[in-house]
Amino acid sequence: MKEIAPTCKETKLHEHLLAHAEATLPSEEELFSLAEFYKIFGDSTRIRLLCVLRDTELCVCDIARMLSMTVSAISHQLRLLKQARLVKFRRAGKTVYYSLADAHIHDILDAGMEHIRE
Amino acid sequence: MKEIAPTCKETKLHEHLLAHAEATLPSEEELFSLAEFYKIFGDSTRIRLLCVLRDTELCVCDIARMLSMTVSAISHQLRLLKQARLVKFRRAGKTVYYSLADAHIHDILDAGMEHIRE
DNA sequence: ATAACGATTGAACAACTGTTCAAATGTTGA
DNA sequence: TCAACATTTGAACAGTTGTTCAATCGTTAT
Repeated sequence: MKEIAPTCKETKLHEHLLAHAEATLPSEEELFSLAEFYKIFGDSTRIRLLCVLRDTELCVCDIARMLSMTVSAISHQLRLLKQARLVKFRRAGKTVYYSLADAHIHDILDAGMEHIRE
Repeated sequence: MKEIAPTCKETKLHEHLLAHAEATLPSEEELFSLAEFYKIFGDSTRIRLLCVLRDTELCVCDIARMLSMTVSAISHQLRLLKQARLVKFRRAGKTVYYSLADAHIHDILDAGMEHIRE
């Protein structure tokens, strides 16, 4: 028999706490999306990428140079950021320029940075 | 020769953009910490855990039951959350009660949820 | 057309992460 | 002291993730 869903003897005493937690818990789908969203920020390369794009647009080539990484690695990461709608891009001839998708991303970066620095 | 640090022909034209990005980029150390911080939120189990603790304290046993997971798995995750100072705990006899470390964590969860729901 | 260049893609590999299982710790009450 | 309970811990395994390498795509200029 699995250990899943054990019941400590005190559970009866916690019933009101459990009921409240259960009632206010977001849906499984929302919780999953939330984790997926944060996952994007949880990587040094992607964070550096987002910060480099903080208030300028740059081409893939220049980003790679700034972060001392291959164009390929950067392109792979940009794809993830694109899928998560954190960056947008425009093509100008052979060159593709990336920038942050919207001002909201700035806020999230700032909030995290603030928490780190305290 | 590695492909690292390539130089596209347009680099000269981007010099002011590059200079600005370089100047405003946080330190490598800060960027790393920032990624580590977000990494904690980037997992379904931990997000669910934090949300369950949103405004009540709960014992390990009850958390495991609510999330339909083993006590062991929950305990491992609580250790990570503890290390990241996202949760605090108090012992009462055999039982250990966990809760969110401070109000700041609420804000971060709310901000993320808001972004998801738009 | 073709060559050159910037960017993208897919497969493969190594490194990392989360869960499980078994064993151990700490606390309480008999 | 011993048994029972809540929790913690370490090792191992499977699944995921990030980078590399090679090949390809798309655009421009010759």
